[in-house]
Order: sequence, then C-alpha cells, then structure tokens
Amino acid sequence: MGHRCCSKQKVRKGLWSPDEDEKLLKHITTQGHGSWSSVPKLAGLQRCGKSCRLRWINYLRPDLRRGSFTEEEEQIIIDCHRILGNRWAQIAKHLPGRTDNEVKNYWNSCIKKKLISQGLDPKTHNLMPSHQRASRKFACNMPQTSIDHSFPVFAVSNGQMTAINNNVNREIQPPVLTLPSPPLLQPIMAASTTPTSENQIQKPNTWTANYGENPNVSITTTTFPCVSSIESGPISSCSTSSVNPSGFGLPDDSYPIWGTNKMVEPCRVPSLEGLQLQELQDKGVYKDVDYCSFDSSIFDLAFVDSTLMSGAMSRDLSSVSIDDFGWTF
DNA sequence: AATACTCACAACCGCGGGGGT
DNA sequence: TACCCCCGCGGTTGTGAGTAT
Repeated sequence: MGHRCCSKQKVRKGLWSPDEDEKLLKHITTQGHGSWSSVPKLAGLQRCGKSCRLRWINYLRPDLRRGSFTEEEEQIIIDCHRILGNRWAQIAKHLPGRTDNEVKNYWNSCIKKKLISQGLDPKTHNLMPSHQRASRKFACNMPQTSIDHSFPVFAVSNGQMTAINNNVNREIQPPVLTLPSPPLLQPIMAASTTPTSENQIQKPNTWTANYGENPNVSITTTTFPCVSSIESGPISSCSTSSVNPSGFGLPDDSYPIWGTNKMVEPCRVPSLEGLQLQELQDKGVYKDVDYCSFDSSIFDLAFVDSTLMSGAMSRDLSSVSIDDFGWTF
C-alpha cells in the first residue's frame, strides 16, 4: 500500500539511483517543486511525491552541509534537545545545512550513547537513578576544585533557582542540587561576548548577594540571560512534557526576560515561587541545613525530584508553543 | 575467506495539522 | 461541519559498509 498521493500509480521504493537524483535535481532547480505530489510526474520519476520531497530535503538540496558533526554542533544539539525534546526539525533549524533526519540519526547513533555512558538519561538529561545518589554526593562532598564543571550547581534562594559558578566561589557551599546544565548554558558560557544587537549572545551575569538571613554568608550566583527574538509580551506559562524536566531558564508570567528589551534577569523556577527557605524547611526539604557544610543526606532529594521539579518543569504549556520563544544563540 | 555482527545513514510509514471545498 | 488533499514531522525500518570472529 503506497501513500495516498501516489496510490494510483506504480512507485519505486528504496534507494535512489543517480539517474533519479539527476532527474529530481534538474526538475526542482528549473521548475521548483510546487506541489510535491505533482513532482514525480513532471520530473519523470516513478516515485511518490513524499519520497521526492524527502530526497530533496535530506540529500539533494544545494545548501546542505555534508560531513561529520563538529563538537560545536553536537553541543548545540544537546542543548536544544534539553529544551525541545525530540523535535528534530526545530533543533535542525539551529544547525544551518543540517536536516532534521541527520540530527535525529546523529542523536540516536552517537549522542544518546555518549550521554548514557556519562550516566545521563538522554530523554531528560538528568542523571539516571543508578548514578544519581553517587553523583549528588560527589558534588556535595568533593572539594569544589574536583567538581566536574560540566554539571553546574544550582542554589535555591528566594524562590529563584540560580546556577552557582563554581569558579567564582569556592568557599561557600550552599545547599546544592546537581542537575544537568540549564538550557544553552554551555554555548552562552563559551561565547561570552559583549552583546551589541538583540540577537547576539549575552554574557552570563554574575553577582554576589547575601544568602538566607545570615549576613556573613554570601554567595555568588551566575545567571544566564535568555535572549528572545520575539516581540510579544509575557508568556503565560512555559514547559512541556518533552522539555527538560528541570525547566531551568524558562520564564514565568511575571518575569520580563523575554521582551525585546533583553533584560538580563535571573532565570526563575516558577513552582518555587513563594516557597521560601522556611517553607522548604517546613516541608521537610531542608531539615537543618548548615550552609557551609551541606550534606546531601539531610536534603530530601526525592521530594525535590517528585514535587518541586516535576511541578516546576512540567507545567502545562498547551497554550504556548516553545517555538514561540524564538531562542537564538 | 566466509560469516556474523554492529553501526551509521537513508528511506519509509503513519499520523496530525492546515487549507480548501 | 465534514471531507479530502497535501505537507511536514517523528518514529521506525532497511540497507550497505566496516569490523570482529
């Protein structure tokens, strides 16, 4: 049974011959594709329109970039996947000359395995259960200089979850969660250029603030500007089930990150709104935290995972497409 | 050298959305 | 509103090259 568009005619399947490629290429470069369903007939091919379209998009298009993926491209794929999930077409838009099929194949054949070998769940980008405890303990108990910086550390403070730049502050160890990088963390960190236009990457913003009620304890936090190219107003909610369940870096309704003013604001975790430290303690999340020698054993990670994280990260996004965010790198 | 296995990539399939009637 | 057609997307399968036994 063929596609509906070509069910009436006999169509060839399988690999394309050079002759077929030539016919298709010649037809599209001279006539354009118009309606794909009419392409086979016009081009003299015994293929279905869908097959022609796919062949053109994935192989014959002149602007395709051939060859293996660079490390930079790989990082972009990982970062985009963390935000977008398996939306290959959206991810591919960030990689000029690459097709969604190519990105998908590269993910399945290479990146996925790489992440798994690093103990990361390729679906969520979080540490997999068997690795979680050990890694959290590792992050909490190891000297800061030993921490793998590919796993940025986050602190919850005043309803905001911010990444703590390990390079900046090595003395204070507030309660930390070891989680995968927030969206676009690496590219932004790597770029570190001074923004001159609204589409350019902005530098991480670093500042120092008192932590909790103790004036003697301060922490340095780094936030990551989320640059939007959209002109619209506030976004009512953000996240989807396929989005990174951590949801870091995603805005909430009242936060003016996404306007054209390109304000640089801390990225807030929505569901932590109003959950001040005391409340977290009341809920048993923090039980008797010594901010300078935090021990993961007194931090109810399961609670955070199941309650805070899932709530923060899987808010209903039915009314907003993540595409609308128009993230740029 | 022959066979089995693995892997990367190309292509197919089914589904859902949008537009036209 | 219902139906049809077309397009695009994501998941899955097929294929061929490379490698191991």
